Amino acid sequence: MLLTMSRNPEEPVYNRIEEARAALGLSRQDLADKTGVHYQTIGYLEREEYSPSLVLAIRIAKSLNQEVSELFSLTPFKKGK
Amino acid sequence: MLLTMSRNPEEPVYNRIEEARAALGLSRQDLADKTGVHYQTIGYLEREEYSPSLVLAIRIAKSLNQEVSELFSLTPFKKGK
DNA sequence: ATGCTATGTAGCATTAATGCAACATCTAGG
DNA sequence: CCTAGATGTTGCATTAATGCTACATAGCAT
Repeated sequence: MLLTMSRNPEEPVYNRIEEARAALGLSRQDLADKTGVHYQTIGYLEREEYSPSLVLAIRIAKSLNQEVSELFSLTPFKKGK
Repeated sequence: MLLTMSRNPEEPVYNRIEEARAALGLSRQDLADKTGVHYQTIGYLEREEYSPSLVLAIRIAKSLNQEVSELFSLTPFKKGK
C-alpha cells in the first residue's frame, strides 16, 4: 500500500541500546547484522522514535548479552549504568 | 486503509499468559482491563496467533506480577511451572 | 429451557514497526 | 584535501499488531 507517517508513536519505550552497544565496541551496522535487522532500525530505536516488537527486543538483548528488563523500560533510566 | 490478513506471523513468541492468568483467577476480560487492551487481544496472544509489542508484553507481565522473561520466550516452554 | 460468562473465529479499519534508498553531516586518517 | 565510516533525516512500501463488531459454541448456573 502507500502512505502513513509512522515515526514517533504515542507510547515510547526507554532503552540503553546505545550504551550497551558502545560498551561492546559495536557499530549500529554490527549490531544490526548480529540481530538480523536493518541498521536504520537500530538507529530509530536508539533515538526512541519507535519501540520494538517483543521478538526484536529479545533478539537485541541476546546480541548485547543483557536481560530485556535491563535494556528496556517503560520509565526513564537513571544516568550511568 | 483496507485489506491485509494478519493473524499468524512468521515469528511466533511462546508465552505462559494463560497459565499465569488462570493462576490468579482472572478472566481474559479481567486481564485485558488491567492491562488496558481489548479482551480479544489477550485471546490472540494466548493462542499465539501473533506476538505482542514490547510495551504490551511489559504491561501484561506487570499485570500478572511476572518478569517478561518468565512469561515470554522465543523457544517453547517446558510443561508445568 | 433460558440466560450468562468465557472463549473461539472471522472481517475489516487503523496505526506502528520494519525494510530500504537517497541524501546530508561530521569526524578520523591518510 | 580527500575519503571512508558512522550517524541523522526523509520518504515511501509492506506487513504485523491492535481495536472492534458480530456471531458461534460450550458450560454452568437458576
